[in-house]
Amino acid sequence: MPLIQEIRRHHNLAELAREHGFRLTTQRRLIFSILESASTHMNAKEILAQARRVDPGIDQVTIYRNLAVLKKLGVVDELDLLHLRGDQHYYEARQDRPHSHVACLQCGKVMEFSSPAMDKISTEIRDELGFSISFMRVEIGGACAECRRKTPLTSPQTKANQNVSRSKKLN
Amino acid sequence: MPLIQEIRRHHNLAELAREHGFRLTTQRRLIFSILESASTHMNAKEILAQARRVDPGIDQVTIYRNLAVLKKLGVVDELDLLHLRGDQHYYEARQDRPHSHVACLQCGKVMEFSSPAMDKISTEIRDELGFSISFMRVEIGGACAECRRKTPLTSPQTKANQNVSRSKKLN
DNA sequence: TTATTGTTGCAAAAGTTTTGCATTAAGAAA
DNA sequence: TTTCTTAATGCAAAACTTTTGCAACAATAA
Ligand SMILES: [Mn+2]
Ligand SMILES: [Mn+2]
Ligand SMILES: [Zn+2]
Ligand SMILES: [Zn+2]
Repeated sequence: MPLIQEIRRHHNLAELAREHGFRLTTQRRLIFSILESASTHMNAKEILAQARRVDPGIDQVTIYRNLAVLKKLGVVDELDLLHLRGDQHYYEARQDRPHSHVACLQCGKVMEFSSPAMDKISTEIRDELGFSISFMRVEIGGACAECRRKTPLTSPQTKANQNVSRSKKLN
Repeated sequence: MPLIQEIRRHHNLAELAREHGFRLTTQRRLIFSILESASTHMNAKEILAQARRVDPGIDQVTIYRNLAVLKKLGVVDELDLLHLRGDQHYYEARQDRPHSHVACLQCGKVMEFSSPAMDKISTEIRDELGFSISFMRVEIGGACAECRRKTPLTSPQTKANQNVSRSKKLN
């Protein structure tokens, strides 16, 4: 882990916070560092669990309040990820370049995908609508290559189309 | 309202439902027709309210269950719209062409924007990842042209940066 | 018309996020 | 360093949205 980048990152957060009148509490720093080093997209519950391994007394409300602050500072992005599991949202430290999230509705895997077409869209919206973009989400749902090979899930509902031939499988 | 299209649409829903073993109840038809003729994106609560003007006895759980069915049938899309108001999601009848949703976080206005770049992205993901796309969301948050002219909202939080000069306005 | 079973409505439960408030602690000023 | 201001935290309760269980109902096909 390159030290210089570490330092620069923290410097940015500290400076950003100060500029906006936010204090740099240990909890805030902890939550941000968790997201910075996360290898997956985490929801509030997961962030809380991991934060408690360092600060057992931290409360969930502190997670929520700080996620709101970190979003405002633009250092954390909130994702819907199609609510893959439950009703929560997911969070990630803001990346250098925007990327789309491709979620497999069968196995739950989430892939990231970068494309110049994303910049194209944001440029168009800025130029044609005069809109000032704060953030952008591209979220895609479907079936990954791996799952497509395996049996397509029964996706629908009750008994009707489980073994009735005219009932097509959905997805 | 062109009758031919009306008929074709309903025919599609009836056929789709039958193919998948779903029944075409009056409630289901009502909910779909509400979304079909809606001029705005509606959340479950709003759909319920409007449905009750026709069927006062309809329950919210019927709204939720049917939105799930209509989504599975691919005739309704669920949107996050950055949770502009509260924690709900929004729904719209599936359109002919995919479009992105541009939401102003200040006035709450939601604009729709179509671009070939969206198709570009989905094509890339299909070809490069071997991913089968069921649906795609592009959601953008920021400030609309109109709001940019007016005073930028204080967006942040407490008293600190309300009148302290070094505190920049966020968005 | 009858049989089957998907669907509805009601009520309760579950899951997630927010609010109120006293206490603590970050950061600026003295 | 010490003092002072007030943003931030933790705890508990509340608010909100969505889901589940189940008996009664109604859409389809036989
Ligand atoms: Mn990501
Ligand atoms: Mn969402
Ligand atoms: Zn998969
Ligand atoms: Zn606006």
